[in-house]
Amino acid sequence: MDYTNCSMKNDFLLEMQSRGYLNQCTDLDKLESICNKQTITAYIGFDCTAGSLHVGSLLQIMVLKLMQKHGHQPIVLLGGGTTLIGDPSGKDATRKILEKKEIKKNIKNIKKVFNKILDTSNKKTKPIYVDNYDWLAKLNYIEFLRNVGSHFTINKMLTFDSVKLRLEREQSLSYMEFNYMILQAYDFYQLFKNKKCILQIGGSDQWGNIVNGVELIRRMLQKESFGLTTPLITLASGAKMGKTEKGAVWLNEELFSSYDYWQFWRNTDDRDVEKFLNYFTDIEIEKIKKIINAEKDINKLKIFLANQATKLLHGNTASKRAEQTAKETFSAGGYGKNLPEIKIKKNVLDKGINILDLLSQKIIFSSKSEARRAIKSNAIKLNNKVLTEENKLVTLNDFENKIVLKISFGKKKHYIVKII
RNA sequence: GGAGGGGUACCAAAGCGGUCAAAUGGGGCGGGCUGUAAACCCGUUGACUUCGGUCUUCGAAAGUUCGAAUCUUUCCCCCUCCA
Repeated sequence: MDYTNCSMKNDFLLEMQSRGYLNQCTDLDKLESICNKQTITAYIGFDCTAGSLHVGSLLQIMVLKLMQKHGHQPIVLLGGGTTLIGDPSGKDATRKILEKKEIKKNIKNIKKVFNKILDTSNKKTKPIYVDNYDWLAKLNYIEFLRNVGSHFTINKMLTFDSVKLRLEREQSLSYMEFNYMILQAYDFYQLFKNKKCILQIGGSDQWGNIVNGVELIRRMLQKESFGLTTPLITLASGAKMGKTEKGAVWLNEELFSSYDYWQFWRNTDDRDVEKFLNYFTDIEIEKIKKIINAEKDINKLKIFLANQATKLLHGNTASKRAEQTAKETFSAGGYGKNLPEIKIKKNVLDKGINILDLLSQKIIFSSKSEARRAIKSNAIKLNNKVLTEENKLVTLNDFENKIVLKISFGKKKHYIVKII
């Protein structure tokens, strides 16, 4: 379904559409007429497999933020229960099964990000957090099979992509995972019943799971609910979004620094800049258009994007600091204080430390071989000078003014050696 | 339960007694070109090294052999077909 050209009268849905958040909806017209009359409650579920969400989930969070802007109530469902099972959607193999304790910790960390991006001050729209462990863990198997399981046919379940693709690829799918979609459907039922939540939103890979929830609600309560998906973000390069030279782009600062986050956006492909401004900033669409028309230097736009996106997650100060660090490091060839640090003890430095030992402290390289390879291919610079000597002994004399030593790996990765 | 096929590095996939740290492709990383972009070209991609080498790796363990990813045995896992 393509909604790019339909005429929308509701502000919320109109902005959803013009920002490109809209992919599929179970009944857009009806949803629109409801939104015109009242504010609604909608939920998005998040997986808690990792200690942080990554940018792949950012679009969903932006949708929740947009709901708030238009006065709607977002529910953030943290899947403490379903994470124990593992969503088979889009995966070829069973995920590693986490322990409850670990999931609990993950939830705590993931929540932090929502509290940063979403508006928590407005009483009417501040996010409601729910954990499906609270109701899923209490289920009685027999009762559940009778009340809920009876509404699903295996025939139909087998046709959903999450199941079908696994089977087609001849990858095994455990009975446990097979049940995932039922549990997610039941989540929606619970929220519909107890929180008046009439809409579930998710990524396009969640369509099947969402539709199941809508159907379950219809069958069990004879009530109408809605499902809506956001599009899969495709990069101009065809790659999956969210990969950098430093690995996944996590939203939690402990895992991915605000400086790296800023760099991630700064390095956006030319062709994706406008799309990302629409997706990942809260600037009014019209204003974005104006800015793009006025600014012909694509690199300035990328800096703008990086500032906005970083501000949204890490705050204005962090964003400014990252920009400043980038400027000092790249434009001026100097260094910024926000660069990652490699700590070294003063007395070690007095004796001198072999460059390989300095480089292979897990921060830059995890082995001496890697460090050696990098030196061999002229990839290491000390204070902007290419390092050719593999066994160089680093002492205080290598520090500029005996204070600063910047180590660069490649063009983009810079580190500051800090004496402690 | 029966018959057959298979498990090789980040992924896919060759190798089927020595020349194998393991072809090839993808991905990753680096260099060149540039704009911290894309495209393209080149290099690199187990660890340690005094750069001579050394050590660990081909599902797991044991064995045959001067020598095993390659042969044998047992075990574990996956797939297909039959019941």
